[in-house]
Amino acid sequence: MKSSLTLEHQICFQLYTASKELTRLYRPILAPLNLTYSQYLVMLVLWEEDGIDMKQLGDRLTLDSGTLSPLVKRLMQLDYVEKVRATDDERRVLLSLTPSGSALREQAEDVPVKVSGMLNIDEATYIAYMEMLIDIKARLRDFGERQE
Amino acid sequence: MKSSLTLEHQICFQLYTASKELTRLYRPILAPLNLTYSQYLVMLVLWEEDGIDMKQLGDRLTLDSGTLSPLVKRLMQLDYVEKVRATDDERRVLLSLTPSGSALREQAEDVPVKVSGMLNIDEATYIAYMEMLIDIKARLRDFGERQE
DNA sequence: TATAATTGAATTGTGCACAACTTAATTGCC
DNA sequence: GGCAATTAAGTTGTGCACAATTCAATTATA
Repeated sequence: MKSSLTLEHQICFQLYTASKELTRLYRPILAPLNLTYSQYLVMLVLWEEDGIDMKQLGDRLTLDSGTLSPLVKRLMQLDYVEKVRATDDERRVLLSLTPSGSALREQAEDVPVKVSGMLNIDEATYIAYMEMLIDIKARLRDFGERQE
Repeated sequence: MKSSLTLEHQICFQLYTASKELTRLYRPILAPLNLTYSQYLVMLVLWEEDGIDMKQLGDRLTLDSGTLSPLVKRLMQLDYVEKVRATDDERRVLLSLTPSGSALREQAEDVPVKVSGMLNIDEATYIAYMEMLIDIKARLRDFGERQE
């Protein structure tokens, strides 16, 4: 099995740089929406599932409260989201879209289109690549479960 | 082309989480070497190319001096690397391994082996995945060049 | 029903990533 | 040779990622 200590032969390095470079591509596209890449991911979840709590949001994005709390605070300063404490369980904090936050969705509709165009990739390849990434994550989780 | 605003259908999200989760896998493996993941990448380059300068190191890793300068400072505090100013061009700073930095290589030899084991992946798949990631980066660069 | 254990969110501290800027050395051009 | 443009490295400031801790609310259990 691949064990050479060369940078370019390590899948971790390829993943790491590919992720960084793709994120870099998003920056100019998201700038007009006043969103960073991570904030955009949070907004994606909220457009899908308005009223989600911090815990479930963190599960979706694989982020803990240490990352999400300040990030959501910034989205509140932008007047895109609001926090409401859940009545049934006072520990939970529910996030909901403000009118501006909802309205932003329309502007965001063509973000994926722009990105696809930049990647210049056909649908079949796109799906194949996606499945491969999902498979990598599945293997990582399998290992995690074997360890329990 | 894929344009639904759903989190899981976006290749950027899959890349982002796959990269984070793989990095997470490295953490416990690198902890005994007192290295973070990014520091490990720098060491990989140095084991390959001792005496490289900051600029070329940054090109290899796609990192700028704002990231590398403090990172290398920490590697110096760990006594793994040293800085020497180049004599031919006083702007350049060359990085070289200390004896402990060189010695660390042996301990690092089985890092890729451990990771492969955790991923539980056969060589053909590993290579296919790697090529996919390289292809994504190539497409991103193609776009960058079209823009110039 | 007390109280121990667990859970959700926030805070603190460390390190990475990057934009914008500064400084000093080198190169290009007249 | 003199001066502008470029280049390498570092600094400052912002935001993300995560470990560790705190605090309050809830749940489990003796």
